Amino acid sequence: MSGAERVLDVLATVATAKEPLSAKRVSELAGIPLSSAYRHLTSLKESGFIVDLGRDIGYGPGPVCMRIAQNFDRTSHVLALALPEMQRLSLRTQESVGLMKALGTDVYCVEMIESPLSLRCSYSKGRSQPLSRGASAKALLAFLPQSVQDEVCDRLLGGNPDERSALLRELKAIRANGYAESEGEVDLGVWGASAPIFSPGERLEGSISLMIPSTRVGNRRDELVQQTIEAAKAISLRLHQV
Amino acid sequence: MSGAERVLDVLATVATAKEPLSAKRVSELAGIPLSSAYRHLTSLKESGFIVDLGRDIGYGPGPVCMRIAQNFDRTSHVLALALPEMQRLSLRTQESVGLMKALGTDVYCVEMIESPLSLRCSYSKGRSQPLSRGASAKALLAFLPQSVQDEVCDRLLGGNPDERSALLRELKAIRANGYAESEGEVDLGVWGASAPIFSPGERLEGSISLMIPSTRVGNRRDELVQQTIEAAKAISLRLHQV
DNA sequence: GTACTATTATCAAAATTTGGGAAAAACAAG
DNA sequence: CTTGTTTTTCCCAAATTTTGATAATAGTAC
Repeated sequence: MSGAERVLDVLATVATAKEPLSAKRVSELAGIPLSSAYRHLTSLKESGFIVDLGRDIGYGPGPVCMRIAQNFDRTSHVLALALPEMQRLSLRTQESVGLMKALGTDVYCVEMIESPLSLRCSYSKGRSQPLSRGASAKALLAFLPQSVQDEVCDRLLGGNPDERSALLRELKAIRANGYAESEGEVDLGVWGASAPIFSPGERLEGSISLMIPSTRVGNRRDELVQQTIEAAKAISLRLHQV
Repeated sequence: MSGAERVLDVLATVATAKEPLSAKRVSELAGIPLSSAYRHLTSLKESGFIVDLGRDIGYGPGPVCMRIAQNFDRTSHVLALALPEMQRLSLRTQESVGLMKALGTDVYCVEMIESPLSLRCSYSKGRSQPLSRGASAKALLAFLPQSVQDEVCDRLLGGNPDERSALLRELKAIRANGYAESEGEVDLGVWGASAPIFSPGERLEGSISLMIPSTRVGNRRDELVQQTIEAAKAISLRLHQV
């Protein structure tokens, strides 16, 4: 629809590739003529987004990408503060704990401490899920601006009005309770609890999620929820103290 | 010279900002009209590079940026393997140890373990230096393709033929010895030793650098160099085992 | 409602991208 | 040094896009 931002395509291609890419390979992957590929690669090189690693090697992420990565670690500033609490929660519960972050209409798993006990789960470090299903998603969505909630309803629920109002009601409850809970919404037989993390200024930074096979929850439910909330609150507190 | 790739400017602006930026602020920072800023932001949003955090908040890094960051952590895959060895080296020597990476014509400090003892040094995590001066730079440059070496000579040495041949001779020695050593080239009164790290296929991944005030080197020199080389070799070995 | 800010739409001139193919440069091997 | 191969730059006119001032619209707070 919009004017083909092909430079961005090329950038994404090179900067997310597992290894340096030759100009020829870029032109194939991005589906553009070789001469155009060269032109774009030159642009990206000049603005520092990518780097020419030399003949027979190819192009790779450049200094600007490093700055972006480094900046993304504002998340990892949160991560640094979150890790000890995640460890503690995982130790107390003997279960898997994740640090989640909302990005657009997705939830991203920034970090994950895997329980020694088995768990078949769609989340792992770096993986993402739609923002509409599961405790982790809803714990975030509930505190996101209306506009995002609307977008999620439209894009992921297909705008179904019943589902929409049900979700909004649920989100309201989550705001009131301060946590979200789900069972089998993302993975069959997996129970989850998640609580939001806020930085100063009430900005939502992410959420802490506990993920457990439903069979292992039993009468620990209240305790697990409580401990998850405590962990999230402790992280928020640390964020406020810095 | 080239057609102004302003989308890239906008991307760099948003993706490296410490906090979400409003469209207005982007137009100011990038020095472009507001209407153009909106157009570019929309493009970037549609390709997933940035995300609209909602009214009154602004635009921030998006999913693609996260992928880029995550991918850059192929470096941090190296980092994960390097950290223990860095710790060990820092402990043995009681000095500061850095993990360096070459990017274009610069050396970047990916990670830095600071010695408890004082050291005034231009390197710290995330900072960069030109690829032409200092042990860290030369330990990398020596194993980089000719084209990069040429570029460094032209860009940073101004093409002076004497300096050029001196540098090339020095690089040859470094290749032969397997390490680089310098004194006062980057910071006055700071001595450094650096050895390259290779991944399978002899690809240069980075280097390990030891940085010490010259006054603290004394007769430890040989030992320090040896230990630095050992650390770098140990990391390369780990990389080959994975 | 009004006042205000944020965002999208419009549109014709101006600038830039596009891509196929030629030419040149870089490099390896004989 | 010469040849063969690959990589990279150059060229240029047609086609497409970008540009940005301004106007219209949407959303919010009072």
